[in-house]
Amino acid sequence: MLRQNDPREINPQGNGLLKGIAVDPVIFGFHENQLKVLIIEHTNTGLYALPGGYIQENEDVDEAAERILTMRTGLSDVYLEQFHIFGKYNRTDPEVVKKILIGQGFTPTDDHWSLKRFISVGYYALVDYTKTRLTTDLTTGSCDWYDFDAVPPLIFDHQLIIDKALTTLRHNLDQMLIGFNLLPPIFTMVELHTLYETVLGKKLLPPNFQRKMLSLGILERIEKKKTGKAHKSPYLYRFKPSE
Amino acid sequence: MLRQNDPREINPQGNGLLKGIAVDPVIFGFHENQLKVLIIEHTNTGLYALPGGYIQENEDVDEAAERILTMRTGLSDVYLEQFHIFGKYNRTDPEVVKKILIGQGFTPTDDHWSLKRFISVGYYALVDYTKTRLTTDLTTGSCDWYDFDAVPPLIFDHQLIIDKALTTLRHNLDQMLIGFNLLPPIFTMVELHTLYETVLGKKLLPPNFQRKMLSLGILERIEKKKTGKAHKSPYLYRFKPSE
DNA sequence: AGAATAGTGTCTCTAAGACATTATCGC
DNA sequence: GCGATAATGTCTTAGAGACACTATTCT
Repeated sequence: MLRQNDPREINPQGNGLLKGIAVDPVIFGFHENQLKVLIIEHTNTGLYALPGGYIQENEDVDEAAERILTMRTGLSDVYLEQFHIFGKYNRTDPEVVKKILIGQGFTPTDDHWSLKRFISVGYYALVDYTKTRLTTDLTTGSCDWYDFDAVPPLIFDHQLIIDKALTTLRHNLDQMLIGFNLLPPIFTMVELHTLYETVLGKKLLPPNFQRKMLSLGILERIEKKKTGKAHKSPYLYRFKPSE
Repeated sequence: MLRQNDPREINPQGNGLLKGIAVDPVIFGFHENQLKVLIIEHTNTGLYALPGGYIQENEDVDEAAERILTMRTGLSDVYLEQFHIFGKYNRTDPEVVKKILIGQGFTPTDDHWSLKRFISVGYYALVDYTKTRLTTDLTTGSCDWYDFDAVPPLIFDHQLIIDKALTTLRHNLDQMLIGFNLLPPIFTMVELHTLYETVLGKKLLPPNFQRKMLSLGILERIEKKKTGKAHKSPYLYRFKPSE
């Protein structure tokens, strides 16, 4: 279990961190025909949240998002995109933050920096569910996948952030461009198909879906086939190596 | 000339303002077949920039963007959308900020809040050029429209912000949905047509363009015609009142 | 009438949707 | 061969693009 990477743990005073702004990545996975979201529980609180984090003073915001994503999942070089900032002046609740800090064994004064107004930069990431190595730390009681439609109640506006992320994801999926990032490097057309159906929430006719996907010219068919089942085995596909 | 609305002018200490985060709206207009951008000059510096501003502690980020837009243009209820945040840790330059403050007659200490790292929330607005009443203040030497392809060199990454805003605008225009916001309430199909051609930077065949626009079902033809010229006068259109 | 610009009709071609058909695998 | 699933073929329809044509206004 990794522990040293979360700045809050070793740094409750927030030294070297930007105040008033946080990064909240919505990390999507796909497994057993279900869209999954990564949710953490703050230690000893029963409070669930997005696996967010702060930005270091000498670090780009994008770098902070990558760092947090890598710290939580063990993955790098994944699809990660900033999609919106959430800036309502009263979107956070000092009482809730206080509970979180107390759960971490830290008793904040009323003027503690993390009790003040916070703006959140929303990112969404698409990761290969089978490759993730979820990591908790002292501030995190649990870090787990939840079915998209069965996430527990979340603090602040985190549910809104997830919903907005899904809207953006759907919009981008409609362009048929980025769905592959949620699958292992090698996959079948049916897997890709069910992924799209699940995320978009509607049926797509298999012949048309395949035609569309192949016409994009970014898939490569691998001439090996699956084994085992009592029916025709599907082709395997992967991303075309490069441009 | 309005003066009292820019918090920097009456508040160089930044009391009541969020530190480390600013709003930079890219305000687009359209006039004489040219896409225009609103650019300010910081007083006594020769430094050009987007007409940005700060966020008040008790104000949503979106409200701050609206306030700044209204303050500069006199307009409210215009198309205004957050499109990206710019978070490179070294995107601003303390020396440049110092020049700006000195130009305002204020000599900052080296630890002045506005010399530190700043994150910018990028918005873009589409306004009716003919309706704007541009407003300067004590911190602003000028506030003027520039042809999109002839803006002067800008401070920081403001040119990047403009370019990214135009990319987003083009993408949205391709969906054929939001171009009307750049025109007066009543316009001809040709005006709409040249607007799209100019912004998208490509030719569109008039019959197809008209067919597409009318098929959207959001335009209403007003059965009055223009006067004067020695040729057929065009129909006038406006947005359909509501849904 | 004729110049100039506005607006319409229509042909072609491509792409999407629906559905029928063929192919392959293991029993 | 048979059941099950994968993959392909093709018919229909909708829309984009190109271009020819008609309409209107004023000189």
